[in-house]
Amino acid sequence: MTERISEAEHAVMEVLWEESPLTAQEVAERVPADRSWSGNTVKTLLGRLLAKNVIAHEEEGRRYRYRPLVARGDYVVGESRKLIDRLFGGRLTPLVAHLAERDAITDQDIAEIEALLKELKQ
Amino acid sequence: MTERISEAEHAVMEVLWEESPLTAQEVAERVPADRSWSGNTVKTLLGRLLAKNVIAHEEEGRRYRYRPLVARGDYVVGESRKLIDRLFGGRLTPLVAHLAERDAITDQDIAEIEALLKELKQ
DNA sequence: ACGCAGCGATTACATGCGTAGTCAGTGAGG
DNA sequence: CCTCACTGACTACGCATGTAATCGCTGCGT
Repeated sequence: MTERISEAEHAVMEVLWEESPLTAQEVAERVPADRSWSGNTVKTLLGRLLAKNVIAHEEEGRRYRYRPLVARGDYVVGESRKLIDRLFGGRLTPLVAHLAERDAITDQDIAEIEALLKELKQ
Repeated sequence: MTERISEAEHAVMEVLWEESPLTAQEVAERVPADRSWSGNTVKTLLGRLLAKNVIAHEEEGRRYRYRPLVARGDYVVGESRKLIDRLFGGRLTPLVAHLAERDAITDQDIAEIEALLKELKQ
């Protein structure tokens, strides 16, 4: 039932996942500089995230402090699953294969994933 | 420079990647039944994909036949890259790790990916 | 010769999103 | 006390998207 998080909203979530609870102003300060958002834009996004029930706010004197309600891990796994289902019939191997074929997976990637898989087998 | 392909547009692309060139009607027939689209909806989507320059049409008597201009492989790699950049700092390993941790990668997946990686190393 | 069925093109419309301005309340400073 | 700065809430607005109806053309059947 967790509502869809848009691209811009996701940037705000990343800030809150990194550190929370934060005030709206603190969030605005921490948003990556390349999106040069006005403070109002950040407040709008916080409002929409509240409406979507993916963050909560607790009163703190004059203002609110915002904090995520969904774990980053849940979100990223959900998004990854959606992509893998949509593009690769739900199978992980073709994803790796496509990237490998076109995108030059590094030797380091290979080593890391092999180590990871070895661990999983035990 | 390839324009963004939306979710609904992607469903149309999948049909054309599977088989092409096709007429609008043929595309409509092949679109998965769970999205019960009117023929008009499919035609609108084909028009938008044309405008985005990701498909082309060639006249065939009364009608057009549509055919993809971008390869499926290019598209899926692009989308995968975008997700991995956005959620995992561009590294493939954390994706695999997250899925493994939460989503029970199957033994078969592990075997397949190991085989794939072994091949890549040679 | 004429009307109709089929086709692409154009138009429509509600919703979501990105981005931001404005409003109303309230606590702090003079 | 009164004003002002700050904060959250509300409003705005243009563009993308999902979904579809309507329009104009033209060849086929009669």
